[in-house]
Amino acid sequence: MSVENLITYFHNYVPLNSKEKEDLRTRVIVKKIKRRQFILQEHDVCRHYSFVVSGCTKMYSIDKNGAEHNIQFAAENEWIMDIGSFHSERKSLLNIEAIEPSVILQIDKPTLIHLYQNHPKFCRIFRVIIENKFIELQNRLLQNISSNAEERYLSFLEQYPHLSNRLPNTQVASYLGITPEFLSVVRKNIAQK
Amino acid sequence: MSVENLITYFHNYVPLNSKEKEDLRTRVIVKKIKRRQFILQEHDVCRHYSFVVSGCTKMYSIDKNGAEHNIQFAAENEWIMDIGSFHSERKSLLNIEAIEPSVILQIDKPTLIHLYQNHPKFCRIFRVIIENKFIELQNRLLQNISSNAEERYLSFLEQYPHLSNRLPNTQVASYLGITPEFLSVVRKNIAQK
DNA sequence: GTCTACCCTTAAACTATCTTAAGCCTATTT
DNA sequence: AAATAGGCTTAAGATAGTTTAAGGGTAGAC
Repeated sequence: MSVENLITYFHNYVPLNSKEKEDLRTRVIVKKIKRRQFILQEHDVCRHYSFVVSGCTKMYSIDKNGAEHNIQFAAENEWIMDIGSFHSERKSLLNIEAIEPSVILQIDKPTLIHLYQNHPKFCRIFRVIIENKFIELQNRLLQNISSNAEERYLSFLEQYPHLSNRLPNTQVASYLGITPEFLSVVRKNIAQK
Repeated sequence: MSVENLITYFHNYVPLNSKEKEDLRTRVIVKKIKRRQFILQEHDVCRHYSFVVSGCTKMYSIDKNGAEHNIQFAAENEWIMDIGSFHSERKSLLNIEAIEPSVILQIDKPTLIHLYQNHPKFCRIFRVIIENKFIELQNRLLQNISSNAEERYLSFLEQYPHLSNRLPNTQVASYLGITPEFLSVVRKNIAQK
C-alpha cells in the first residue's frame, strides 16, 4: 500500500500516532499516472498537494512562444504542486506532468485543513517541508543570478545525480534556463577538460 | 513602540489574544541599524528572524570575484533572514545589511520555539508567511529562466514600485542578475520606445 | 518489425550580455 | 572649500547564449 510510503516519510520528521496514520490511510488519494499524463493543467485550479511515490514529474510554464520552462522536478518522496493556486483557488498558470509512469498520493484542501485542525503536528511538518523547499529554491535562484550555464549545469549534476541520469537533456536545459543546443555545447566543453 | 507594528502585522493573518501579544512585547528585540550596518555577516550563524519596521535591507552573497548578488530586499513589514543557517545553526554564506537607516525587530530561536509551543497559532502564521515567500521566489525564478533582462526589469518595476524608487540602480542590477552598465543600456532602450 | 517522434549533436550566423575604460554628476567626508 | 567615493551613462571590443538548419541515433507507437 503506497500510503505507507508517505507515513514513513512523515515519520522522518516526527513520529505519527495511530489516529494520525488512520486519517492518512482513509483520506489520502492514490493515483497511477501514465507517462505524459497531466496532474495539473494550466487554467485549472490546483486542488491537491501531490507526493510522488514512484516515477518522476515536472512542473513548468509555457511562454508566449510556446516554449516550456521547467520550474521543478519531483521524483520519489518529493512534493509537487502549484502552492499559489492551491491556496488562492485561482487558476494556475502552470502544468504538472508525468515524465515517467508514476504513482502519486494526493491530499486535497479539505483533508489538509482536517489534518491541521485535528493534528497540530502536521502544521509543523508542512512548515518544515516548505521551509526546506524554500531554501532549495533560494539556492537555485542565487545560482541563476550569479553563475553561467556551465556552472549551473555542474551544480545540477552534483545536487541531483538521481535526476540527471533519468532525464533527457532537453528537460535539464529547460530547468537551467538555456536551450538544448547550448547545453550540448556546454557538455562538450566539460568533456574536453 | 515598534513591536506594535509587528502585532498589527500578525493581526492581518489571525487576531492575537492578550497573552500572545504580551509574549511578543517581552521577547521581541528592537534594534536601530545604521546605513551599511550588518545584521548578518558571512561566516556567522543566522540567529534571528528579522522584521523590518522602517528602512530597507538586503541579503546578498559575495562570489569568488568579490561581486555581490542580491537575493532579497526587505523594506517595511517584510521579513529577512537566512532561514537555512537559522534552522541548521550552520555558518551562513550570506550577508544581510541595511541600505537605509532602519528599525528592525528580531526573534531568536528560543523565542520562536516558545511561540510555537505555547501558541499554535504562530505555527500557522509562519507557515503562511513562508508559503507566500515561496510563491514570490518561485515567480522570480521562473522569470529568470524564461525572460531576458528587459522583461525582468520591467516586471521588477511593476511588482516593487516602492523599492525601485528607493534603490540605486546598482542594487537593482545585482538583484536582476545583470551588470549595472547593462541595466543602463536596458533603461535607455525602454526610454526610447 | 516498421515507422514516427523525439532526442542529441554540430556548425554558422546572429543577438544578448559582459568587460574595460572613460567622463560626469552628486552626496559625503575631510 | 576641496577631496573622495559612489552612482549613472556611453561606447568599443569580447564572450555567452540563441537561432536555424541539418544529420544521425533510439525508443515507443502502431
